[in-house]
Amino acid sequence: MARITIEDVASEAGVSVTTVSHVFSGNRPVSTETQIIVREVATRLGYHPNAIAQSLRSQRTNTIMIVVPDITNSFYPDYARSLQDVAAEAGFHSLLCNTDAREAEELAFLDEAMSRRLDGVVFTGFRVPPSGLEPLVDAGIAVVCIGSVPTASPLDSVRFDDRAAAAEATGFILERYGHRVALIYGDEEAPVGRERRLGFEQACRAAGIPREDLVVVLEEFNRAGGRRGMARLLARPERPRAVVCANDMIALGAVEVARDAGMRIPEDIAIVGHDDVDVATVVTPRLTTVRTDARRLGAEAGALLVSRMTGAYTGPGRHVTIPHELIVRESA
Amino acid sequence: MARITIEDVASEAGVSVTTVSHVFSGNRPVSTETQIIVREVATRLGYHPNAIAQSLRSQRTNTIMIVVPDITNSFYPDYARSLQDVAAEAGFHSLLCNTDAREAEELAFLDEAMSRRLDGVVFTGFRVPPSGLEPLVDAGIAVVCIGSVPTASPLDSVRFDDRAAAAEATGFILERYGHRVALIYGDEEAPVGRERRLGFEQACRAAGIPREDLVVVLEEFNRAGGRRGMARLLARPERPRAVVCANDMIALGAVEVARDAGMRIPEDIAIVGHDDVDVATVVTPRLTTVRTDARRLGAEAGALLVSRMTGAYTGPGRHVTIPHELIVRESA
DNA sequence: CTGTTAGCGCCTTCAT
DNA sequence: ATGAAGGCGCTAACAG
Repeated sequence: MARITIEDVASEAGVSVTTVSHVFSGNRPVSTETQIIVREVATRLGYHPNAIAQSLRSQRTNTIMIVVPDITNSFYPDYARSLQDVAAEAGFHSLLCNTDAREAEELAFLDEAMSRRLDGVVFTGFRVPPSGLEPLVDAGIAVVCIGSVPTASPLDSVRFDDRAAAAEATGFILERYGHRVALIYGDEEAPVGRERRLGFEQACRAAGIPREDLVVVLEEFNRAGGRRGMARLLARPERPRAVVCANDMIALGAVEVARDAGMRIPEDIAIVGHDDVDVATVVTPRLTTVRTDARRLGAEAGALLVSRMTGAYTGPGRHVTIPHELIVRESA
Repeated sequence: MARITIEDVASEAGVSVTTVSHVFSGNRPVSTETQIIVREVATRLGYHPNAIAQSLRSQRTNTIMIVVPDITNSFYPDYARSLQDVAAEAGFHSLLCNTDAREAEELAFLDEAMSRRLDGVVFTGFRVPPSGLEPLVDAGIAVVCIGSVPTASPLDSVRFDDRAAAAEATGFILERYGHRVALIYGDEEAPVGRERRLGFEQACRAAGIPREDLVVVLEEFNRAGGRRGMARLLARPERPRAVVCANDMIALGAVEVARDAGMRIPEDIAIVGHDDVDVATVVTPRLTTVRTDARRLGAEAGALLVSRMTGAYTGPGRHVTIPHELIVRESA
């Protein structure tokens, strides 16, 4: 139970703590002979360097935090994994944190990152705006914001052009299935939610659909939200001919309800999603959707973050927009 | 950039560091007046207690580690979330760690847990056996092992009876579709993989199928593995009438390939999965599967872990088996 | 190539 | 109700 310290190893090996420290860090040459003895003693005693003490002393934790709104939407595990790979490559561990898109959780994790003196944070905020990240930057933490930030922001950011993507999907639908379209989206306050709605409206406006004819229902960014949304749409006197869903989880739920109602997709009702998560090709019919590549998002964010943490880059905020792509499958 | 310390707050507020410390910890009465001043100064200066220093001193990190083999299998996010909820309730943060079922990663995370002096670990090991967790216990870390452990093990454990579950699923298939069955499983070395294969074989034996007639293909525990597995089965001279898949991800891939080959499910080929992940009801036909409740697994594991960490329980290892349930839907 | 020593920021006796 | 001071385990000057 008593933890073995560097001192125990040093005295048992008959050397100074400095030497033991350097055997492990490799920051200074140590004679091969001494190395062997120290390592032998360390394993025999079961010594594990105390990372807490190391961090306190060195001011580095070698750890980053990845904050996501919903770990059960497979977009985020995919994203997080590729981000972790990049971080691990550079020697950083990562904490994966789930906020459920709640402001309190988002703030708590940012606070946590400050308290633990983490080296970096990649933040997907649904409630806290980019400006909420600036205290971290002031504290010397590398920060990458997923989503749009003001052009002058000191923060690095990676985003998709969600508005354009939604407009593109909507335009496609409009052209193929006419003007009787509807939107199910998931979160009015979250940037993705808002942007995708704006994109939908923009495309409708461009097609000459009067504002008051717009059918838009607000639910949640998950399958249950999609079910409820589609149920609401089908309960309307005039059913839509096509439905744009603000993400694939919503689309999954929408497909489910439409099929259970005996409708054929896309013959009776067409459905388009966003993200192109893995399940998009599991459902029948396979989802037509806008791919926003999760892996690429993670990789880009990881690269920006690492370059900050290693000091390879120290300039003003860099802003990356990753291209999206409409993937036409069977649902529309 | 210069981090604010407790000392900065103390001097600015005109009190001792001791007092500031107690204002935040609440471990000792502090006059209301002083409290107000200290808190005001702290927020004004942007003081965040240094969790690293706190941990070094107090020997507690208030953090647990959740180790999973594959974060992209939605069973694990579901599990992890409910575990996190239990842990958070008790005031613990959690690190979610993904091993990709690689031994090196599993060992690295255990090492990491030791080094960071974490308070608890919940480990789902595909390579490292339960005995590999004992050093953590010796170091005073609370440990819960997901899966079977030797009865005399000091470790707490939570598991499903995977062998019985697979036998049950197989028995159901055998009775309904006759003896021409096959198994696609995902990992010979991992306990779940082995147990589910044994359960399959046990049920086949009980039905009087000779050992040499058993059709068993080994792939990976994911959708691609299911695709390859089904392709191999369909390439055989005598195609199976029914296929048991060692988890739902495999089943998803299997369904995909069977459908693409123009087969009707379950009329031409029946398919049964394991786990009952959320996607099991997305695919057409909806999967018949054995439910091993991920949320419940997380909740039970969390409860055991927390009781150890708080000292509410200090006895020998407790071993929980969670019941499974065959869910008959459309695929078999 | 190796050793001595001063903190990193905080909590916690002990003292008042 | 408040302070002073030691030490948690380690790294990085500084000193040979």
